[in-house]
Amino acid sequence: MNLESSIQSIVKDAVSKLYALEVELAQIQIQKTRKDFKGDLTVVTFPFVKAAKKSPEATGQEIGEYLQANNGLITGFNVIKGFLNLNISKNYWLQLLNKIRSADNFGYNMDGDCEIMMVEYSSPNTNKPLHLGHIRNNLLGYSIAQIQQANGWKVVKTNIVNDRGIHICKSMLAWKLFGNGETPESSGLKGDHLVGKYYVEFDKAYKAEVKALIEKGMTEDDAKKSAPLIQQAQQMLVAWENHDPEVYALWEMMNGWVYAGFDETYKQLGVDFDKIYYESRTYLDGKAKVEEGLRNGVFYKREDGSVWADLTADGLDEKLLLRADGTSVYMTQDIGTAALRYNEYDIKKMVYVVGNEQNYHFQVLALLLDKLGFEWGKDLVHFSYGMVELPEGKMKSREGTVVDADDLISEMIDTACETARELGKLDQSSEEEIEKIARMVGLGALKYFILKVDPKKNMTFNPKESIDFNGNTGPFIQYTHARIKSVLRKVDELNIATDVPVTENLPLSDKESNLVQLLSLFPAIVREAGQEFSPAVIANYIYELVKEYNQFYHDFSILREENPELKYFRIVLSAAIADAIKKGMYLLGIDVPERM
RNA sequence: GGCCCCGUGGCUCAACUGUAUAGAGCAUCUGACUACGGAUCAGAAGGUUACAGGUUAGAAUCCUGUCGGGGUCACCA
Repeated sequence: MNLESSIQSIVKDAVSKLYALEVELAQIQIQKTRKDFKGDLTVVTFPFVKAAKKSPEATGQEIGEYLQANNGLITGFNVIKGFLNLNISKNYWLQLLNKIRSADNFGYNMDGDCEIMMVEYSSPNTNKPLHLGHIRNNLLGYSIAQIQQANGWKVVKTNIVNDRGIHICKSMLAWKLFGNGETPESSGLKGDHLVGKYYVEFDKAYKAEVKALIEKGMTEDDAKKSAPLIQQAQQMLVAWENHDPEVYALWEMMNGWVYAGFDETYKQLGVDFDKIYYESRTYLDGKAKVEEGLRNGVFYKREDGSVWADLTADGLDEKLLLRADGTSVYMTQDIGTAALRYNEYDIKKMVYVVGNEQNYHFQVLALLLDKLGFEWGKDLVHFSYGMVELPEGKMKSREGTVVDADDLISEMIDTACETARELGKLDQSSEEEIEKIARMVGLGALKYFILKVDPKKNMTFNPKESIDFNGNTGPFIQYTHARIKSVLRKVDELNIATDVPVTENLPLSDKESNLVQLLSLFPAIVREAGQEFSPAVIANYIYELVKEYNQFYHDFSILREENPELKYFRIVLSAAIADAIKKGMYLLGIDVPERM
């Protein structure tokens, strides 16, 4: 039983004996005492004042006296308004630190039954390079996989690549028409950027055609449909579906360039996948599954031959699943991919990391999968995250306001490198080491910046101001870790044994016991982050821990402390905190350096 | 228009399973290295939590309405 629940039950006894009031344990609020008040834990006494028929202060006083008499760990208390602040014995915190140290993998809750959770994230189209929006997706997806793993799930990270469709044909067509055989090798351009370039070329040429047609008197709608380029692209899609050898070869070659480009970006970003699905191979399964649903009467066919799902009974609309010509739509493909995954893995929980503009889509998908008999369909998690906006609004590829992923990553690393040199931090390090650290710090800044924000919310990203390295940032946390490691290296040189428990009856300051208390919350935070699907919960916790530690570090000496046992306690505390920082950042997909 | 989400100091974010003086960081101003790492620490200034009602002992948080912003309502993915 932990301290909080034992206090809860004593409070229950107290109000029962003192005021003949029976309350549920869960209703008794115990919280960490707020910063500006004296104490470790706080009991909220307002719910009891009515029964007590006394002022909140008097009630708090009475309950406080009862608690102190009945729990040896409570060494004192004070009452402010209706808040009963309890002081907990310093020895309790010392013992707790020993427990934390000896805990097996402290912070991670690996006692689950290890069932499979599949996390789908990234899911790019193969017609243009990744941008800032994908970065948020990738970081969230990777981090949530790490977090769920730390909560006892066996996580399978997966990616569904949108490698077919009209958008790919546009790039292909433009390359064929204007490319002059340009390749990544011949131009030195990264594959995905090269293909993206032709996607833009297509758009330009297409718009020019449309404009010309409108000037000849055509309506805009007609012009858009009858422009030669779009018609050619559509023909190309049909040819692709019929496996026309020439088109297929072109498609394979250009997709190959894009994959190589994406792999590079993923590697830079430090994310990976256990299993990659390609839409070009799953869309046919979707059709099969829909036809099965049609036979079972789950879906129905209209006169023109198109297949629909009627969700009006569930408060939604009717949804198209197969076009009249038998070709599939987005939803069909998601059903197909689901079917394939369901056959390949014993999935207990399916998580889709997809932007919140698709909330409706996933609401529908959950219903459809359920109707089709997928056990996890109804409970699928749409990990819906907000958009990344620029100060001037949404990113728009047409207006060239898209922040490219590769550019951003390398800028971050460059900035980290410059900053390190300016500060003269790494004068003794080799070039290779500097590069390695700059990468960690630059990426750490980017990742933390994005992950510290509640994923559900839209966020603003200002590329000009770039990302700070001071304050509530990744580097701030990394710095603290490096600093502790530096102290620990000295400890090592001094040959201080660090494998024995800390002793009791030390004159701990409130700052120190508070740090132990904060540290002890780590496992609960990891659990909460898993339940809430929120890396931000971990990011904010680590920040708080680090901030507290830095204050301690500033105000107290570690190695110069004269009392050897207290000195040892501080070493152990620092090491435990460095460990928690590292583990927490690991869950965010952020590396922490030994020095920086 | 229907449905969904959001509105917190100049800026970026916390707190949103109700509870103390609404917390941080950036930017601004002022301090702290003969110290274990100054990418740090301390302090100042800056908010009637969009607005108006309601529920409550207690509301940024819950309810209703208004205003403002975003998303979605495709035989695009």
